[in-house]
Amino acid sequence: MDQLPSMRLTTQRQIILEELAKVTSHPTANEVYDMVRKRLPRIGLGTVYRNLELMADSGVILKLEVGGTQKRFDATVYPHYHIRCSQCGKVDDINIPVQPNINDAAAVASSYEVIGHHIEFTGVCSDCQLHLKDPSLN
Amino acid sequence: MDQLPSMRLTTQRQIILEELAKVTSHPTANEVYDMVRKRLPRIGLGTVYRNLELMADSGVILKLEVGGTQKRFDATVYPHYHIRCSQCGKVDDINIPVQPNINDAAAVASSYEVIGHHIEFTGVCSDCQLHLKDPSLN
DNA sequence: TGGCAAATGATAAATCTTATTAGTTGGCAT
DNA sequence: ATGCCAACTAATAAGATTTATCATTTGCCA
Repeated sequence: MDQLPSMRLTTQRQIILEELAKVTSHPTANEVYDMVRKRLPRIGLGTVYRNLELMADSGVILKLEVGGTQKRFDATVYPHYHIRCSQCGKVDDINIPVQPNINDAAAVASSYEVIGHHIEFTGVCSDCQLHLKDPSLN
Repeated sequence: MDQLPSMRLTTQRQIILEELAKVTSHPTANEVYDMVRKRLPRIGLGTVYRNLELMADSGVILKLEVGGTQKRFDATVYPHYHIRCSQCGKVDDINIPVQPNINDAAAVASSYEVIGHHIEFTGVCSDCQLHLKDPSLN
């Protein structure tokens, strides 16, 4: 059997995970960096990227490759879907039942070995709905 | 009524669209650039980016913000889903029926004004399945 | 055909992510 | 407890992707 490389419990890694778990938003690497820097001012951005990537690979967190230019991260590993605001780019969880059977449909419809799926809704968040109705708020 | 800004039919724009329509893959901006350069060697990469963005905004083509680091483009505007190979990053269409009612479910489950959704499957394409079974092919 | 807004090509700059490297540290074996 | 060493970090550079700038060119309407 392959042995997974050991993953040490460094201060940086713990705090990155703690800060990510604190929020229900889906922060980008840079946003996590800002959050963590309040507790570890000398941490490097590369460390944040490296650890988010490592934790995503090991399944401790989720890496969301959603619309927009940046990757986002989520401490909620439980399967769920997301909705992204087309105006401000914010990403929220959306609590509708996971569709387990569409993976099978996809397997039938393609030559791929299907691993999973993700649904990303697009919409306008309540904040941006207000701002669109009353542009003076901007 | 708002008047849409006029969009001229330039040679570059036509050829970008023609080349994109030729393929069923979902090329990145750089891949489109390579395709177009065979016919217009002096075209600039910025022109390709600008036109893909403009055509996506006007609905002539689709901009896919799927997993991976780069945006991809698709001349098929008809609603459909995609599957992405986790090994090589390739994106293919997947022909399963569009789920029209889940937008409503999402609207109920959130405070967003829901515009639409996209399903992205993840899997291993047939080429990469072979390469995983027989690594000497790599 | 002339005028002009829109578009182009060339280039620079911005943004996001990954790689490199010398020094540091967590955790295991003594 | 202490020393060792692979894993890790911070700092920095580099790479990759995308957007902005601007002088020049071009499509299109009058």
